[in-house]
Amino acid sequence: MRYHREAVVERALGVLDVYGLADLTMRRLGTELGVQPSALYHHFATKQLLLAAVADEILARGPHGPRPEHWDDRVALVCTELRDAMLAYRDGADVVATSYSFGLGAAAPYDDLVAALADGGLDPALVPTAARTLLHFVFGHVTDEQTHLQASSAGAIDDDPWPSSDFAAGLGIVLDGIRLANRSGIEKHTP
Amino acid sequence: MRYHREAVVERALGVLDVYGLADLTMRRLGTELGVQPSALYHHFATKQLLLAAVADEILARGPHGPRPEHWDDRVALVCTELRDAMLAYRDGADVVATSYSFGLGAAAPYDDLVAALADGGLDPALVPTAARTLLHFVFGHVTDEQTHLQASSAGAIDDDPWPSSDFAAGLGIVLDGIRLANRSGIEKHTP
DNA sequence: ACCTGAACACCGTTCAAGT
DNA sequence: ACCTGAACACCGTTCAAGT
Repeated sequence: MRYHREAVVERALGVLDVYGLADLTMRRLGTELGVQPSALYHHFATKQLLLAAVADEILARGPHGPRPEHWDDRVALVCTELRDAMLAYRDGADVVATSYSFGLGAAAPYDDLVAALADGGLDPALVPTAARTLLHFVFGHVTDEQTHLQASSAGAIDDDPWPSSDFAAGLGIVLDGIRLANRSGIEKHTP
Repeated sequence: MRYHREAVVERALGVLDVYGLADLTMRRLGTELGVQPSALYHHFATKQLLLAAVADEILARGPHGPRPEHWDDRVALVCTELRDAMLAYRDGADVVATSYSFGLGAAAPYDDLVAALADGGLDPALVPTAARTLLHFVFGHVTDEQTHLQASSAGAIDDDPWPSSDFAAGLGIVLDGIRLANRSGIEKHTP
């Protein structure tokens, strides 16, 4: 059988969702495709680059609603859609956050946040910091959330999951902080 | 040679700092101690529990200054000391954040933050959310920071590191959001 | 262009047996 | 209590060779 990159990524997503990141190995993926593991290196130079493509696909398959008018609503939507996209696949947050940190993929949410924040009139020097702060919160929260979800579904003695409003509350805190920085900035420019 | 848990953790910290998390294997650690890999399982049931002990030791060796009086200064100090502790060892953030997410170790910073926030009079229902939001920010930021640091020191084509003020700015945003939630809460209770 | 076959240099974990 | 020796069931990656 002959495959293209897309077909390999598609299968990788299936393996990820059913068996988890720890069992998404080049050897298992090869077996799943009926191909030697070495054949995968024709499509991806390293496993990390495969995972970056998987991360990008997870984001592409996530929800993409119409962007609200106000910058803070837009920021909230980008963060919520990012969370939903990652929650849709087992270990999705782990895959996306790692790819982002290594600079190999998952760059779209950062760009979206920067655009929204810049439109909001935030001090340009603060825009990258605010975008990263939001991203770090979302990645940290969903990784944690997904770990707890699996731990409790695996029957571990772990406690009950957080209320679904917890993400919204945390995001609200960060957004309030950014709105405050925004107001100070505007006041400085228009005293 | 005979060892105790502490001696194994001590050596693991050395291997971590010199070779990184990817090369901190049970086999390499065994070799480093002049012992069969299987001998390590007398001290730790799994590698993850070893890493949890390593995470706890990284935190124990971090700075522990006197706690400021005001709750927001105290929160800021806990977060800054957590960052410094993790930055002191290669891949420190990765080790600590993972142990925390798995619930196997690194629980002290969360407890410290909860205590500081409760003393600040924050709505009790918001305290756990605020503590996790802070923790997610710190873990996300330092993991990212440490990855970039290594990528650029490894001679990758990666851009220059962020200004050291970036952490403080992001922490300031989150703290402002919490202060705002605090004020609304107090106003609700004392109208 | 895409894949095979075989190899290299590794993993975490278990378990009977030793001292 | 702490460790050995040997095994089990795996890894990512390379590379000459095939079609």
